[in-house]
Amino acid sequence: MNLNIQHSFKALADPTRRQILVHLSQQEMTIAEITDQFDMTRAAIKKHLNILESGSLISVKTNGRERINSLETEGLRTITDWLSYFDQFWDKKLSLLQTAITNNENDINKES
Amino acid sequence: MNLNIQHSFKALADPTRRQILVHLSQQEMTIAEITDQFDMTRAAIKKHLNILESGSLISVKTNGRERINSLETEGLRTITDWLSYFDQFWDKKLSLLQTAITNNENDINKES
DNA sequence: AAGTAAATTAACTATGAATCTAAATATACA
DNA sequence: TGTATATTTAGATTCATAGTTAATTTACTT
Repeated sequence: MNLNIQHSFKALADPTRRQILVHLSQQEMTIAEITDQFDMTRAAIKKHLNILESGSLISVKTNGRERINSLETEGLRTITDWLSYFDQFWDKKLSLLQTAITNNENDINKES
Repeated sequence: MNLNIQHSFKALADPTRRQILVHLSQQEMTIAEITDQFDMTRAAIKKHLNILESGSLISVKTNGRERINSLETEGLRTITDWLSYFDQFWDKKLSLLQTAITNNENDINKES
């Protein structure tokens, strides 16, 4: 179920799930802590977390009886990779920016 | 209905709609031409086009009895803007890249 | 004006998604 | 061992989505 572009896009298509990601970007959280931030049952949040996990947008580690959810960038990378195909169709100004990025990427590669 | 982030994310959540965007990136097309590329009725494609339009991912211009659909980058920009918030959580290498982008953005703004 | 071609809309069906309540698991600790 | 805490799962409900066929509008063509 790893790195499925469809799962990643589906996961981002719900506003609650996008908000969860924003919260997790601030700090990793248990499902109880996440649920506190929403007007929704824990069971509902759990389903959202499952969907986020299947989109490689979060990862979960077990600590005793708690499960700690944290942001996982792999899914975000999948999405931006897909989107990057369209960069060539953006406006001139952005095209310039993209060229600059590409050049800088080369520089960075040389450094490492 | 303009520039609704939710509509843009929803629109990208369907694989057929993402494929339509890829086709439109090659050339603008009528609904008939798009339909030829898929194993699906024109009515179904029309619904997808409506959803893409409401996500500002395509725009439509009328030419006689034809409607020409073409890629509209505004929705893509909305998505990448949202995603860019998470750039700070990616790995070091990418962080460096982001800094480079920001610097170049400033340069470009100075120029214009 | 009549006929044809392109596109849209309407009405329906089947499946999936988001939510709830309630029950079941699993771990911690007194 | 028993109870409290954290999480997960099951089942039901409601609404949304993706698709179909059939009917309707709009604009060319002869």
